[in-house]
Amino acid sequence: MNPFIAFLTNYIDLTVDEKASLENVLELVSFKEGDILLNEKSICKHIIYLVSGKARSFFINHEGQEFTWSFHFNDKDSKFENYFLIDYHSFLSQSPSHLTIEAIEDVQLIMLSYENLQNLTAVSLKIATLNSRMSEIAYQNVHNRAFSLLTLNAKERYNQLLNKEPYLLNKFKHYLVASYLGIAPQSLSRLRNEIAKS
Amino acid sequence: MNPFIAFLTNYIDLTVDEKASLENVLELVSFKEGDILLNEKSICKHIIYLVSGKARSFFINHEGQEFTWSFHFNDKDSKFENYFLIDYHSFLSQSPSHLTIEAIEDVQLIMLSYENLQNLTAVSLKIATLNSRMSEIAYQNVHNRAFSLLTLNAKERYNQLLNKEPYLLNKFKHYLVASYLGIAPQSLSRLRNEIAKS
DNA sequence: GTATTTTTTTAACATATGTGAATGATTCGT
DNA sequence: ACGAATCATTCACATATGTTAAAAAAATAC
Repeated sequence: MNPFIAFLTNYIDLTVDEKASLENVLELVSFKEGDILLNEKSICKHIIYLVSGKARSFFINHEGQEFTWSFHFNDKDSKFENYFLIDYHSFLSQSPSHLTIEAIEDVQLIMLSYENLQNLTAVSLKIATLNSRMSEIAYQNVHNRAFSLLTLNAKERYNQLLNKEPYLLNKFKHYLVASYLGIAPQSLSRLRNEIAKS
Repeated sequence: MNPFIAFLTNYIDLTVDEKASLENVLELVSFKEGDILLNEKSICKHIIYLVSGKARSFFINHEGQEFTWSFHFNDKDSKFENYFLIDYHSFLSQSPSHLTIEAIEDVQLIMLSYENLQNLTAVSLKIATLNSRMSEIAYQNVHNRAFSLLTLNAKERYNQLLNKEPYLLNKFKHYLVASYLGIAPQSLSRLRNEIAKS
């Protein structure tokens, strides 16, 4: 079965018809390491499910510095958000993206366009529910991220990462993890050293 | 007219019927300065429109320290989000709130319950659209906040506040604004001093 | 209007995090 | 397997922000 549809059936029971409607509009595509999958300021027109490979999304500040927003991979450690390459802000309002998304390795992707999703939600209540559930999860993630950044210092954020998603340190370059935490790579190194000692 | 309905008509044209349905389910309530309008860990069951007075929502970290999440007031400076006392995360998923909301002054409020909103969106496409537009704006706000916290230092965040919502410094205690920026009140004072000089 | 309380500012010092440069370690290409 | 490039770590030092205490200013209560 289409891996995206298989993934969705973990969350809702889809009828044969619903699966068929979905299958009709899903596009399987591949990109190479280093390819940009979404450009800042362009409109995010698809929900992209990651089948294989690795990717990340990031913000660029006024100095051109990059800050990783989220990591994407598909394995036993993946959480919901790790599967989806999307700027929800841009997708939901079909307005220019603030995020850039790039392939860190060669990736295989399954794309579902905004239009097709709109059509499907109009027809299937279950898909509409799934859609709003995805928005909720997206909201919850960005909310948690803002909470951490507002209320925790660098060491606390690193400890939180060790608790919640320690595998990121094995899967992704440390300088990317540092930019995810909002700190310099040298600071991450220092924190790791301090915590290893204690 | 009901002030909440009047507010909504700035965004969409409501029919007489739609206005009447809304009016039927809106509740006008008052609270005193210091009252808690939403408790952390309780479920946010209403969209609350602020008619008059001031309020704020805040996070509490593990040390009991409070961090202002948003300010609420109703005047010419108000942006969309300033009118609504709500934890969208909790409201959308009807799960326990991470935010606390308190009245900073006596407030008059208009409440629309989750259930009633669900019923109305089922009947009126326009109200459904408005509802999703509100979620989008909420998402955009939290997204922007996370972006600022991740990519800007304290001085840059303060300058951003000076550009986008300088009136907050007149309307709210500076120590609350400092906790909104994620810094100590003394640091805000120092930044103000530095920037006044330059 | 004065006293009291609360808030803001200032200053000195402590701590956390950034920066630049050097070194080691790892990965990559051939 | 080797050399080159990239990445991670370490260190010394710079800067930003936190903390404590005190003073000044503003708001509030009587």
